[in-house]
Amino acid sequence: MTQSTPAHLTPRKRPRQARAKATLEAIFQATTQVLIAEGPYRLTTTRVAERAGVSIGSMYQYFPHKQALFYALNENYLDALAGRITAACQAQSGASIEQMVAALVNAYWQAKMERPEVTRALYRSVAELDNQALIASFAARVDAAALTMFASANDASFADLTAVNLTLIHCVFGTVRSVFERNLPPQEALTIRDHLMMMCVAYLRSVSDRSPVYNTQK
Amino acid sequence: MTQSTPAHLTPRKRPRQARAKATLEAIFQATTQVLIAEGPYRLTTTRVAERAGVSIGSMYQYFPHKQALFYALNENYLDALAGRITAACQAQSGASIEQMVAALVNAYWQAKMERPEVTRALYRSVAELDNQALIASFAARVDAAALTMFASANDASFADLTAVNLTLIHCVFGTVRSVFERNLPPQEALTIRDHLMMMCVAYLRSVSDRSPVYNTQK
DNA sequence: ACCTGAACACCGTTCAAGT
DNA sequence: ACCTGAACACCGTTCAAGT
Repeated sequence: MTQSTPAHLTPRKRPRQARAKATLEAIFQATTQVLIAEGPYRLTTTRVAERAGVSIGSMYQYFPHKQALFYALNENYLDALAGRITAACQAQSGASIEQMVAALVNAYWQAKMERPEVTRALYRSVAELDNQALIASFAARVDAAALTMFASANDASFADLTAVNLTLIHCVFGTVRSVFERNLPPQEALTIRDHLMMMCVAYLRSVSDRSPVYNTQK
Repeated sequence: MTQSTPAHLTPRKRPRQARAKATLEAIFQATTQVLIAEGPYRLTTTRVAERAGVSIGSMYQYFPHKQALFYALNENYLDALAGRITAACQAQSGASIEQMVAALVNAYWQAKMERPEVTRALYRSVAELDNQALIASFAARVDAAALTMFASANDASFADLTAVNLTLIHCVFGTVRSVFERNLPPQEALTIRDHLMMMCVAYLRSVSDRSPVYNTQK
């Protein structure tokens, strides 16, 4: 998962002793805490070290610079997120496209909405980084899981599955993020979520080989 | 357009004399240049002032802090973008939903892809800010323009136009941004763009009151 | 192997002095 | 009304000294 991480963002070394592991864990936790409590703007190495109860020098033994710390934090987060989405996809093997779409949307939606401040703060902290590798590795895992899922649909099949899958993934994730960032009143947001599902289903039906009744091609 | 800007991000004062206007313009241009040439990480007040040929003190007469400068820059950008999209929408009054969707997707796509480094750099510079007001004001303009456009469609009409419009807007903008950020090979990106259009059309047909042939409701 | 914290370079921001 | 730039507080990062 971390193969293509840019060299300058790689951790300096891995902890070997127990106390080192504790140090690293404390640093990660402190970073999240400072991020939530004080915001991305006040997230300084000094404050993180202080909150973690370690010296500033300790931090720099593991991370070559501040950015690498944020990078690692986001990597952890995206790894967990990809795991959840992959699991949701696997659970829908052989189901209908409607069920699949609902599962995919809900998995991502829930993950983002569970702790909105964390989502927002993490996102801010990584936006200024070179996050291409993070995105690519997350996307690769999710792409694969969704592809397998949709290939197993019991009520549709697709000639150009790869393109269909890519479109759907970007649509679901892009739309959910867009709604999330706009911070709409909950009821309105939920309406869009439901419409998003309808939209995905309408699309999948329109490009499916089966059920020509729903084929909207002119 | 700037009514709801948070007080702490408001410019300190407006230029009244000609030389002051020139100073402000130089600062904006220098900011963009430094952003592109050196990246968001090296975008410092010192460098901007140096490149603009003004003293650091001059900058602080107009902006209470660095963030306010970035905020203003993004405001300008989003204002222009909203203008382009609004124009594209107006040009499609009375057209088919297919034409409308294509116009909307293309307008946003082109704006983002024209100068990708600028798009990316600007986005990074604003991510760490409190950008809710920026998003809200941009969204309000685009929402209104798209709503008017879709209400005039010659081949569809919608009972819940507001929800349909919101969904479509978020889907188009979210998906395009998602694709943009992933940095896919151009050919693949274009395929998704075309599928995105198909998706939007399939959705609009499925929720339209007219053309029951395309209604996919069970 | 891991931790410490004084020291240094640089950045954001101010403000008294100028025109 | 507008501009200047030395001065200050704070931040990121290093490194010699420790256990």
